[in-house]
Amino acid sequence: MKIGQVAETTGTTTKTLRFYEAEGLLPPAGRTASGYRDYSEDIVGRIAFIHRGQAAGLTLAQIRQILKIRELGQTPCSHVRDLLGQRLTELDAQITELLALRETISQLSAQAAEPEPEACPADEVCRYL
Amino acid sequence: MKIGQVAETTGTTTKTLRFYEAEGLLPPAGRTASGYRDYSEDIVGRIAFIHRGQAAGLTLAQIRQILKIRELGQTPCSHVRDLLGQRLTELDAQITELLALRETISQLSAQAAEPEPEACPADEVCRYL
DNA sequence: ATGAACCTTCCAGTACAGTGGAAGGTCAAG
DNA sequence: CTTGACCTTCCACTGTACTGGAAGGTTCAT
Repeated sequence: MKIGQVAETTGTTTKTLRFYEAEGLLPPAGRTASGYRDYSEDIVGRIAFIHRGQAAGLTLAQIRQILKIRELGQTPCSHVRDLLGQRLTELDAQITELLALRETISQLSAQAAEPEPEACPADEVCRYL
Repeated sequence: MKIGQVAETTGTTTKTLRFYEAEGLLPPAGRTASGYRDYSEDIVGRIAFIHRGQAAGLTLAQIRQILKIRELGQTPCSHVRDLLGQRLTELDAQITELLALRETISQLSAQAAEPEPEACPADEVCRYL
């Protein structure tokens, strides 16, 4: 399989595949006599795993960690459990923050909707903020 | 007022103030004979405005837009209304997305909590993802 | 007069996940 | 034999909001 085909079947780009390889997320690809990358079929599963990790909100650095552990022949289970738990905590914090922000903006927006455009004081930048 | 004092009263750093000036968020400061920045008192209000804009989740680019409109002598009211409305829409989308992600992670996490560490198949990277 | 504490400019780097483009090599079809 | 589609490397850039540090000038107290 050459790189364009892998890109197509996995829904990425050749650029991204080379980037992943350079970043250590994919093993160095085999090469043809002329230097073209020559992938075996199982690269597809690995890329799919990366995508699932991303869909779970993990960073490429975290995904790389999991992959490295697996490469060392160990089962990354407990590490993954930790990462998922951590991610859950982060998500909750993030959601709470966004909801608070939504409240703030919502109120500002409601004030800004009142039709008194002339009331803007000249010495302030904007009475809505 | 010199830069250190402005930084202190506004809760920023001198670095940030110079950065804001370079980015066009603050007008070029006056200078003393020896080249030190010499601010008038009203800079404090302007910086506070920038902070309120940030607290509302606006980017520096958006805040700069509002400031520019105001500098042209116009009232930026309708623009601010648009920005706030837009921001509200974005926030809602973002919150929805995060809640969905939370659901996904929550399920994965629950699966990963089950005590079957040996069940990990050797040919997959991790059965939890 | 000297040392600390301030100020100046400019360049470079941070994190994140890629993307863009130049310069050149390779492969298959017509 | 040449054209077009593909592949290679390498370097630089995107956006966001700063931050770090070097090299040098100024101000003030002792």
